[in-house]
This record gives sequence, C-alpha cells and structure tokens, in this order.
Amino acid sequence: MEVKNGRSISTRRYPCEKCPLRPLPAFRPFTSDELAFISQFKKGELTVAKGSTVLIEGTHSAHLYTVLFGWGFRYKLLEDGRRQVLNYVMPGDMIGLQGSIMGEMEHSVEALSNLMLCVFERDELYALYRKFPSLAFDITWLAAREECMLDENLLSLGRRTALERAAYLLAFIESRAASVGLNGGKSPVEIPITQTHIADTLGLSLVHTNKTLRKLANRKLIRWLERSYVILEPEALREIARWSGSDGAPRPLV
Amino acid sequence: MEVKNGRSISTRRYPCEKCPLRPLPAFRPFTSDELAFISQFKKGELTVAKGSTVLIEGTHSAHLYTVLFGWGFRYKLLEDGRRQVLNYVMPGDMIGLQGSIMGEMEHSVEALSNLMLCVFERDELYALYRKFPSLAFDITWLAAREECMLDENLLSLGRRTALERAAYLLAFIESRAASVGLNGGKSPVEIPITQTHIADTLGLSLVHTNKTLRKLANRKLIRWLERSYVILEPEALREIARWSGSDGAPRPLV
DNA sequence: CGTTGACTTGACCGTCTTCAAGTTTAGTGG
DNA sequence: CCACTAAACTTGAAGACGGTCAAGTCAACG
Repeated sequence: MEVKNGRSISTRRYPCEKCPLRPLPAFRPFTSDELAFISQFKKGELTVAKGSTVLIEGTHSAHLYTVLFGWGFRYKLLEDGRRQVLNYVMPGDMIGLQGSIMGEMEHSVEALSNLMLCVFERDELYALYRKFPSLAFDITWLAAREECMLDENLLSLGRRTALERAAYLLAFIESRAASVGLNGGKSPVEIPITQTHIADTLGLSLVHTNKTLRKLANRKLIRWLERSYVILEPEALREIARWSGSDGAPRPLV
Repeated sequence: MEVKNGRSISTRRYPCEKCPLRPLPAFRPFTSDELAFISQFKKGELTVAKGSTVLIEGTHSAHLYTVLFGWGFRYKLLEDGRRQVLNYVMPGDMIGLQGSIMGEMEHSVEALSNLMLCVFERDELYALYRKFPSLAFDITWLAAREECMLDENLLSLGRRTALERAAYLLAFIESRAASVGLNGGKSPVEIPITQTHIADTLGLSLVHTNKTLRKLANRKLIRWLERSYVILEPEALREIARWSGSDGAPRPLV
C-alpha cells in the first residue's frame, strides 16, 4: 500500500459483487451484466484522510470516483479566499464527472471524514457509453440529480432567510445521509462538519451562523456534539424551511 | 398550425441539416450519421410566446427541447411566492432533461422572448443512448455544463457582494449570448429582462437591485434601453466580479 | 504548557429590505 | 384619439438582518 498526501491506494477490499452500498433500498437493482462491467471498470480503491483534498479546481484528473464510505464536500474559491461550499458528497455519489467530461475541474473536493473511493479511469468512460447504454443513462441520471440539488441550494441561498437556510441544509443532509446508512445504524444522524463549513454553505458569516444554529438548538431540533451536529427533528426543520423533501425513489449507483 | 396557451407547433421550418446554430464556432462539428439520427429524433418545432410558461414544476413532460431561437429562464418557487431564477436558457441549451430522466420537473421554465424550440420525445431518449453513444455522451456533457454554471451561480449568491453579483450576472449572460449570436450581429448584447428578473436571480430585493444596477450604469458599463439591458463593458464587469470567464471551447448541440 | 482550531458572545455598524409614493411606458377599450 | 390601467422603473426614509470587530472559553495536540 502506498501512502502520499493523506491518500493511499489499497487492494480491492470491496469487490463490486460484495458492494456494501448496492443492497440498500436507495439504489436500483443492477443486472449481472452491468455488475460485471462495473467490476472491471473499477480500477481500485482510494483512501483519503479527513481534511485532505481529493480534487483541485483548475487541474485535470485522470480519474473518476464513486464514494464508498465517508463524507466530503465540493467547493469553489474566489481569488481573495472567500469560499462557497457547493454541495456535500456521500456514499453513492460520483465525483469528478464534470472534470472528466469537460477537461478541467471547475471546483475542488475535500474529505470531511476518512473517505474511501472506488477509482475509475477517465479514459474508459467513453467505452462505458459505447458498451453499456444503460449505465451511460445512469451517469446522466446522477448528473441530473446533482443539478436538482444545486437548484434547491440556489433557491435556499437566494430566497430563504438565515434560519430557513440552516434548517433546510441540516434537513437536506440528514435525509441524504439516512438514505445511505451514514448514521451507522443509530437513529439520529450525526454530521461531521464544523460551523465554518456550515457558514460557507449558507453564505453567512461564521458569527451569524453560530447564532442561527443556536436558535435551532434552543428549540431542541438539533444538538451539538463534539465537532458535529445531531439532527433530532428533521420533520420540524423541513417545516421551517418550507421544504417538502426529496422523492427517495431508488437511484442508480455506478 | 395549432395555437394554444401562447404555444404553437409548426411544421419543420428548420431541418437539422440547415440548422442555423450548428455552423457557429461555439458548437462542435457533427458527423453526418449523427446529424441524420438527430434529424429523425426531432419531432417538430414549438413556438412559445414571450411570457408564457414552457414547463411547470411538479408536472411530467413527454417532451424534451433544445432552444433554437430566443431567451428564457428556469426558476423555482417557495410556497409563499418567493421566486429564485436558477439560470437562463439560450439557443443550443437543452431544457427538460432533468424531468425526462427523473420523471417530475423540479423547476419551471418561462419564455423571456418569443422562443422557438426543437421538440424531442422523452420516450426516445433511451433509444438515443443505445444507438448513438457519442450523442449520449454529448447529453451528459450538456448536463455537466449546466452543473458548472450552477456552481458559479452558487458562489455568486453565497459569497459575492450585491455589486459583484450584478456584474457577474450581466457579464455571464453577455458571454453566453455573444457565443450563440444572440446579439443579432450588433456588437453590444441586449438582454431582454426586467429588473424583477435580475432581482430574483441575484437573491436581492427589487429596490436594491435597481440601486445596484444604477451604479453600474453610472460607470457606463451597462445601459438601460426599453426594458432590456445593454452590456457595454463586459471586461470591466468581469473584473468587478472577479470572474475569469468561461472557456469557450466548442460544445455539443443536440 | 503553549499553541492552534473551533466555538461563543456582546457591541456596533452597514448592507439590504421594506414601506411608501412617486414617474414613465405600453396596452386597452370607449 | 384619449382616458384608464397595469407593469416596470425610480427614489427616499426607516429599520432589520446579518456582518465585522473584539475578546473571550475550551479541548486537542505536540
């Protein structure tokens, strides 16, 4: 095993046939043909340490990844350092697709926890399109889903108040995390992010974010716990944000 | 010709072989095979009158469109009527893909000018994936491009000031419009939107948007002209927004 | 045991919102 | 052709929401 920059490439501990994600109800069932193709499409596993950067804005990447375990986030920077978190990445999410298709990464990705990724070759993506149209369709599906999430985030930043935004963000992350078993069996989901991350997601200052989260905590909708948030009442948060929630229909997993 | 709700379906005045968009340098060249397939994929043309709604959030659509002429915008609403404009659509942009793939539309689309659309059948999309992997790849390309634009818009809403946001938005629209000849040959691009649209895009109030645009107009970077804005100095706007601009590499057109 | 990163809290200030009252322009019907 | 209306834009004033500044506490870490 090779270790560098908080990254290490391991042998394949999780063959696709024994993928821990695939059996979850959140994902659509796959045919054995599809599974066999994905299995040879997958080149290995990459472990990224908490806090290190997976992909960097402005660079080219020879790889494409799917998250197997852990949390991360996508972000962009302004020249003077202002940072905007665009979305969070969780198990089942593909990262690096935009860079694979358009050439250069337009955003960066950082690990919020230790992260395990399935590694694919960018150069083989086109072969997938030629040989497995159903998987190609799935990849477009994933891109459309990401677009949907970004649309909702834009609505949030543009038109929701600070309290609504915070409620939306936490309810949103909770629902995604719960659907892929990120709570690890425990019922209230625990999100490993700092208030700085939340502030950079909501487009608010750190100070104001702190005061806003306190309001939610005072109402006992969330709880603070050693550098992470626990979501106690996702339903109440959704109501504050006036968010109906996402549909939860099974989605593809590549 | 049938007319209903400001919509009319015409015979095919623009066969794909004589597509006015395709020769533009903004689009990648296509093989004759691809062109032939797209030509039979296209079912007709739809004309939508300025101000009418093309697609509605929460509904299912049997169609998928590509914009041939004109301007429009995608938006989402909050229950109480707050509106967020997500992005603008211009010639060469595909609309309704998200709904075609995921079933239900998660946003609405409205025409800013009279709009002419190429109409495709949602049900034939999968056949395209089976028969023309190169076009399937192109569709993913377009989805990735949309994602890129949304990321930049999120950065803008979250981390740019009102003046920077306005400058970014106008420079952004200008560069997209210019690349597809929406200026109609005239050098400064004229954007047919109201200040209400701009406000709903920037996440600002109408009053503050008005005052912010005035600052840009006072510096002679933009000019107001009969219910539309003229962009005089895109370069200066980009500098205010600290935006480097998009790459301008040829993109696919389906 | 000093340093660092994360969180907290209060005070003050400015950007942006809201309210209110206008003007101008385009469209409509008498 | 003109009065009427609605939509879009404009402007000023007051106030709220959120930002910035400053000075803390606390836990983890070498």
